[in-house]
Amino acid sequence: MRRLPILSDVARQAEVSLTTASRALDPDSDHPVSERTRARVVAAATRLSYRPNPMARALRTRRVPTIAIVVHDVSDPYFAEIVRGATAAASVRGFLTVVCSSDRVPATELRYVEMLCESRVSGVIFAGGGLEEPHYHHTMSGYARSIAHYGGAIVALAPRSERWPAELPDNRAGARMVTEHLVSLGHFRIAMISGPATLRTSREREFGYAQAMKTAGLEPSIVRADFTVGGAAQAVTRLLANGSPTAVFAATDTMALGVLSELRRLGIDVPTEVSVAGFDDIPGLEFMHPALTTVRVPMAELGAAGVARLLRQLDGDDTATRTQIHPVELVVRESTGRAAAVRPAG
Amino acid sequence: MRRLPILSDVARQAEVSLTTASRALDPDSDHPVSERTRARVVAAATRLSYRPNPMARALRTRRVPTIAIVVHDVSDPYFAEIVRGATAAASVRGFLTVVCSSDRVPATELRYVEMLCESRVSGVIFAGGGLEEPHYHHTMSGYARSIAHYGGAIVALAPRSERWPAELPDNRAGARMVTEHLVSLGHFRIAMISGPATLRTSREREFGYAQAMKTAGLEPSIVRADFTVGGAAQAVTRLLANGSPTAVFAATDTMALGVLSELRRLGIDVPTEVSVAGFDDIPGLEFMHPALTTVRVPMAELGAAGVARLLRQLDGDDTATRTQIHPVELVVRESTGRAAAVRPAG
DNA sequence: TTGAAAGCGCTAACAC
DNA sequence: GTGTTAGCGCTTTCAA
Repeated sequence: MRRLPILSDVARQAEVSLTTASRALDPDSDHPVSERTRARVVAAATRLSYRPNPMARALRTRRVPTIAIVVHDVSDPYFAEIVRGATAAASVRGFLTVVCSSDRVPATELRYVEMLCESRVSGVIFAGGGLEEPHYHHTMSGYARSIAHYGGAIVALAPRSERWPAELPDNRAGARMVTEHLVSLGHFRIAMISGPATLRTSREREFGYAQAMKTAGLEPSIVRADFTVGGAAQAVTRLLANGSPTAVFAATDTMALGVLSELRRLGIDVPTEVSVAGFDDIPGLEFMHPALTTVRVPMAELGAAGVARLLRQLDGDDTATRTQIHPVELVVRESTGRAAAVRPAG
Repeated sequence: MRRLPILSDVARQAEVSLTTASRALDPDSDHPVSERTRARVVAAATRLSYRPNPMARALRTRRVPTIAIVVHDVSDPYFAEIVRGATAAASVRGFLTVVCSSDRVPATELRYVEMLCESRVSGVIFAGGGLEEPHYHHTMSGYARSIAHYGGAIVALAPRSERWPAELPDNRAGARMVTEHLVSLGHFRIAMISGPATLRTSREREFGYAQAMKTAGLEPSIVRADFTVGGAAQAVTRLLANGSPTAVFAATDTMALGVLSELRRLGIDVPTEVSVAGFDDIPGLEFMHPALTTVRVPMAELGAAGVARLLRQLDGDDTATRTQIHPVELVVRESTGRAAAVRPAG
């Protein structure tokens, strides 16, 4: 046969109508089909190695077995892990996953989301946070409405101002935990390198840090960078200008790597002179030197949970709480140690 | 309006036929449409914020504006970079990209490719190499035939036994270059940690290494690992058992990181005692300590080239050579230095 | 339990 | 330059 077999070929071979063939082949059709007929149809389909045409089916059912995941940067291990978890979970359920990496350019992200709208994907997972900026917010809300309008679902894996169903890591608790860990080691000038203030993830982690600092009777001190290794390395200079910290908490492991690199360049030893901690527990940290103390975020599980949530929404049985928080865990390695200096009295 | 606007809504508003509306809105239609008419149609479409339904269009044109990229592991920086380059290039041309990460399990990869076949994506890019194993090869060839059958294109970004159009990094030249670099530093016991023998990328890099060794009158010595950090770290033991190398060339940066980690654990200094070099130049290496000497593979460009190639094939104007080789470049950093020992005479 | 027929929304012959 | 018409391959009323 020159062309690929279509349903009518199967029907003809099985000597049944198109309708019956369709019903016999659809595993979750509730319409009754006699066993004899079904067997004949299945046999014919197998013989012809028939595969339903997904475009035709999608046109009819108004649903494509494809979801999308929007990330800030696929090359960032944090997002790469989430993507890994999400694509694997989706494929198990028969869904393909489109990956959109904005490379941290809001306009690019918006363009991607527009493409996703037009392609009518079943759902969109936003792995990164959104900008807190009128134009962005407005445009994004428009797209979200349009996705909802055609029956698509949306899930967020990072805190956002849009009120979408979300699966989030416990950023505050995690930041509190590392900070308390540092305090317990005798540190008293603990600085934080955070990400852009426009990202809620930054703010949540700052909040947890500030809270723990206050509880310990210490003064918070925050410097901002941009979630990249290089940006964090540069921020170290500003950080040292703000007094000499005994410990540095970076809002992400990627940034912590930049801090480590810069401190080494400056000849400052970690952890004997300064302790450094990160957040996320991206893969490979145990092979670094010094191995980074951090907070483990279940990235792959988060991606998988996002997919599960999306599919539940699509099936209309997502009656659970709107925001699901995933617990995080302190992972102590070599980059944090007892403070060299002693906290002055008072 | 309750439902999304469709082409006939636009046609009615613009007071033209469905056909004319379709033609007026199609930017690359060669059918003539008067400017006045086109303006009216475009105005109507804008007013209704009309978006063509991709499923209907796909059903008709038998083509989805979606491609796929199959990788061994999205979390591996090498593949992550390729994916970044590919998705960006695809989106510029209006294509969405499905990412399939097999997590180095051949069966998973095969399942993905089957899904891709059924979904009739326009093309598939294989970023990783294939297994040299009868069942895998046979099944994959079947899928490839079926993709070709419905008019889809295929491109490989790693050497494979299947004869597909390919965009490849110059693995041999790169391996030769690092090896020569090591030789020029006075090293004479240069060991290589390679990947699985079933992957052609391993073999090509081994070939370049062996060639340069022979030219220098040195004996090649290869130990195998599995392209992961942990695997390479374990391989170091076997490597040291094979005599004490003055330099180690790892077939990928990821593995080089494992070597570095293990040597540090063993208290062997790099580069004063042993030099280490990698391959790929994954991002962030300049922030490591010691910064890794490696061979730069233009990963993102490779991804973009793959997309360009795929699209050219789809347009039927890929008359170029079947395999396009991309040049690589030696990047000398801190992990390689002059050999401590001197080559014995003879 | 089966089948006929009507689309899903679009594009592409083919006429005018 | 424009319109009529016939599908693309499938699902799903509705009727038997």
